[in-house]
Amino acid sequence: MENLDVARTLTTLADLLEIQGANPFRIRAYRNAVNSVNSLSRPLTAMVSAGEDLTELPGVGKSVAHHIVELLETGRIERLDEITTDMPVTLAELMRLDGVGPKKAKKLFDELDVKSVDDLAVELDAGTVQELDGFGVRSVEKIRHAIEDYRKHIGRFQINEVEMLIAGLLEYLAVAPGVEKVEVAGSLRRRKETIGDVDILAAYEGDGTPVVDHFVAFDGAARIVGAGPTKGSIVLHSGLQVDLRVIPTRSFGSALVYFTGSKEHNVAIRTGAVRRGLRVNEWGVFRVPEDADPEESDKEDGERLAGDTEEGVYATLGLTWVPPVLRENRGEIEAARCGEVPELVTLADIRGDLQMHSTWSDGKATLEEMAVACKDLGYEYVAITDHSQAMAMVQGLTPARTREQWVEIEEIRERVDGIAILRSAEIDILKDGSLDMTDEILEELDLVVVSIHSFMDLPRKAMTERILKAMAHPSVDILAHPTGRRINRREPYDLDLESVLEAAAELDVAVELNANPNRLDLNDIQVHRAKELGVQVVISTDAHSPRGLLDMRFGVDQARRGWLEAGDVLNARSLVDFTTWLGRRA
DNA sequence: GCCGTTTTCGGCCCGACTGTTTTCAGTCG
Repeated sequence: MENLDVARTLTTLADLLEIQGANPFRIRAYRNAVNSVNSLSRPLTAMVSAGEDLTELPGVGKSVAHHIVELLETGRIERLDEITTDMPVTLAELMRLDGVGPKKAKKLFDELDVKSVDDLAVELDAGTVQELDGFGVRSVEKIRHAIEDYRKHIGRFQINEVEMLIAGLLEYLAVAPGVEKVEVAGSLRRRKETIGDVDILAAYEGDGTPVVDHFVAFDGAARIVGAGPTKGSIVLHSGLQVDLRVIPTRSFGSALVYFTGSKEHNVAIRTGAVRRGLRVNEWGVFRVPEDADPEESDKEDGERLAGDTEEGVYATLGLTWVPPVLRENRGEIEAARCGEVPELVTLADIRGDLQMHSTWSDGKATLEEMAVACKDLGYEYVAITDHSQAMAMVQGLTPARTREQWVEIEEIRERVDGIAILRSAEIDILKDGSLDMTDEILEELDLVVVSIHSFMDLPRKAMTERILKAMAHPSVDILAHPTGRRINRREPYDLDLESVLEAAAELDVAVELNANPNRLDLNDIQVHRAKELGVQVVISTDAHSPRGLLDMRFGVDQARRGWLEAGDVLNARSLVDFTTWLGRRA
């Protein structure tokens, strides 16, 4: 069982408890534990079998630790079984719908015996829902839309999709009359691999109605969700929701912190503030007056200490500024308190790209075009990694064709100076863990990248052993897209990644963070774990055209989310240092 | 249910918008 499964089960438990009307703080405690599990870089199964005490984890106490152990050992949680005798597990999915929370879910279940989203759709058509207390024509219409969106986009949008979807809107907002500044916040600013909805902030003095009116009049809007003096929400034709917040300049920094999130980061910050007698909200940081009456307090009561810049907000709380990519409450606040926020790797640190394809296999551009494009990006070295012959449909390289390619590489080395072109290939890991190339060729290659493209549904043990065997081959340098997941399309292979990373550390094999936004494989947590284990990470684009080389920034963002510094990234090394690494086994 | 430079008990982040409401509950981020 994966950490993700544990997190999902605990979330379901929290959802059902909430519908049941349990103590809200108890529910929050469960959700905090979920966040803790989601942030974990190591498998819970390994921790439990190693006899580690789960209550050491933040937000996990005796009770939740017990639930987790029970779940890992028996596949169930007794507490959850008890609850599901009264209400079906599928009831929790109702809360995934926009506009439906625990109270409405309970009402729908109690009054109409609605047990699932599908049940709800039936009742909506029957016209029974709007007869209920607290429901009306508008809310029924809203739920109808929510079900449509739920079915259309059960997954989330990829970050590259979202960037494309909102580019026009950002231009449109930039010319809104009186708007001084427009910034993207939310998970997009944190550079998460997938985005649920987009948050945009606009700096504007006074009543924001004109700005919101301008925003909701955007011709890319399929529907207006809401509009008020400080906030507007629209849904684009793609189904992507965009929220705009209008904020005065004096509060822009605090609003940016607040709307960038994550929620967990914000809660942690505010809790820290309360301890200092401060109140943090989107309008600023305020010293709470001694005689404050909580019943009568205004959002901007008290002495204003900060608000116009993010740096100021963090500083009043005794923290250094935290890069948005780290704001997940995974230790960044403690680091900021000690002034130990890592110096994260940047796109400018990248000196080479170590996975791409040319017309020798399934690439769209010639080897020379790719090499020149890399040189134009300012790289010092490049590896063209065409597929090996197991990938027959893309005319993968046979040993003979590999040698032919070396002749061409030699010619291009003559013509193109200023960039080192490596002899390389993306060698298939065959079903039994052997490599799809002769040992002679493997030895002569400058860089050997290995990966899986077949038999992706092997059982966990077989898959793990297959990869471990491949990595143990003395010529192997990099394990590419280690989990094989494709975002919103394909789950990772069933494998024991922890063992793979441990082996990588031992064998001095690097692991790839594939920068293609469809993959981003490894993910942020996994890459962080690689760092912890001392495994070198390579950020590669897997480009099939010069344009694909530009995906590097997505990989760098993911690496930053995983706390990687330049020293953790193999292709941030200078050519000399990188070459030294290549000769590490000599 | 969790947690502790104020605590082993008594707190736990906070404001905006919507819809169905005659004064506010529910939902969201």
